[in-house]
Amino acid sequence: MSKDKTIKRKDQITLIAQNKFREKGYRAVSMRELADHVGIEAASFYNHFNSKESILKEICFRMADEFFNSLEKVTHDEKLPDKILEKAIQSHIKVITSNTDASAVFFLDWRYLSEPVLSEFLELRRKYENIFRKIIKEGMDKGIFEKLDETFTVLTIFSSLNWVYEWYDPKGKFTPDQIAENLSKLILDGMRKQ
Amino acid sequence: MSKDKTIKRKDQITLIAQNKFREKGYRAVSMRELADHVGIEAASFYNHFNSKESILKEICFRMADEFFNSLEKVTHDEKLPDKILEKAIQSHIKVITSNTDASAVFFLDWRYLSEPVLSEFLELRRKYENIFRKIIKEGMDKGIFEKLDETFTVLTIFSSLNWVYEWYDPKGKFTPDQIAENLSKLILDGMRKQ
DNA sequence: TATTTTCGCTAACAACTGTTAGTAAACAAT
DNA sequence: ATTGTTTACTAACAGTTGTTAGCGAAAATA
Repeated sequence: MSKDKTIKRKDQITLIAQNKFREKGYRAVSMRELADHVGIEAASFYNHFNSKESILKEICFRMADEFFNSLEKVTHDEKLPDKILEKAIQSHIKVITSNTDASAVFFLDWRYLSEPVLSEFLELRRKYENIFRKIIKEGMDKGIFEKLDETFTVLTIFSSLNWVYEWYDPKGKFTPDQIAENLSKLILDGMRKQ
Repeated sequence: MSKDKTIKRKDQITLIAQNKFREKGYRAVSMRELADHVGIEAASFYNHFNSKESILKEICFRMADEFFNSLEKVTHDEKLPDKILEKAIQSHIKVITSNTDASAVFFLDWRYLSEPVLSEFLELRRKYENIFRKIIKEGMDKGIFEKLDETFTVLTIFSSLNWVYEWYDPKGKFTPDQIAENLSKLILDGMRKQ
């Protein structure tokens, strides 16, 4: 059994699906349209996926994995809350900018997941956000950040970060690191006690 | 001809459509489902709208109007760029928080508009963003804001502001004005020269 | 080489999609 | 009272949706 080839076709489908879902939105892309782009018939998908939704699930949970894995490597390196936050932002931006299509699906089309997968997804997202919340709380407790509402601050940070997939251009004037640096500056200077 | 009643039914449809589109996404709501909630048959919509898309169009362009009208009243009152920006943010947040359903449709479902309406919509959005861009540029030129990339700054501001519809709760601990105040503080302190 | 598994195809399904035609009741205007 | 208009209905359309069944060729395993 050539596991390689199976994985390759499955990955190819995921890649094309990401691209099409991003372009038109999950609900607006039919299996037949997807099939055309892959170069197979719609029915052949079911040798690789159980359903259309399971493609969406794959994309969303892969991204969740990427976010977690990338963040994990970072949070143990630094000690100071503002430095940790800076690194965490950098990690987050790196994941988004190296998967813009998947990011768009992750941020927009997760809502088309049905239960119980939907709850699973939201739980993951909550956990991830909580890591940031903890960093911020620590910064406030240690007097490095100004005492603002945590939830509010986390929401605002994520909204700035998560919008990057929309406008990031690999050929544009900002590298992912520069974007992270600018966002960190904008956000951290707004939070820091002065 | 009782124009009143016509307008009322049309408004009722728009209101329910906003709510359902927000809940499930435009493409996931069928005319029959919408009809059930209004209490009519799907075919009866066509006495009030030409198409499903024209309901979406109505919602999106109404919101655009609200944003423009609200902003216009503000920008002539103040003179200093940071004060103008503060007022503009307040105006923007006020529009979002008093139309959360419509905002969700405005920010998420506009992409399902088809040409030429889509281009019309994007042009409006561009115009609106440009007003903010001008304010920021003036602030930078006058040395009130730090010299950062304008486009980048505008994108970041809007991403924080436009996410508010997602989490704003009329019964929550923040009033729209408090949200605007906090966002202004976070953003402006990040931008201001120190 | 023989056998099993993988992966593609065609054909078809039942349900659902937005929308139109035709019609009748309710309503407003004359 | 008689128009004309608005608004709802039923029935149906043509097309699309995700998905399954059944089949054959190719590929991997033995």
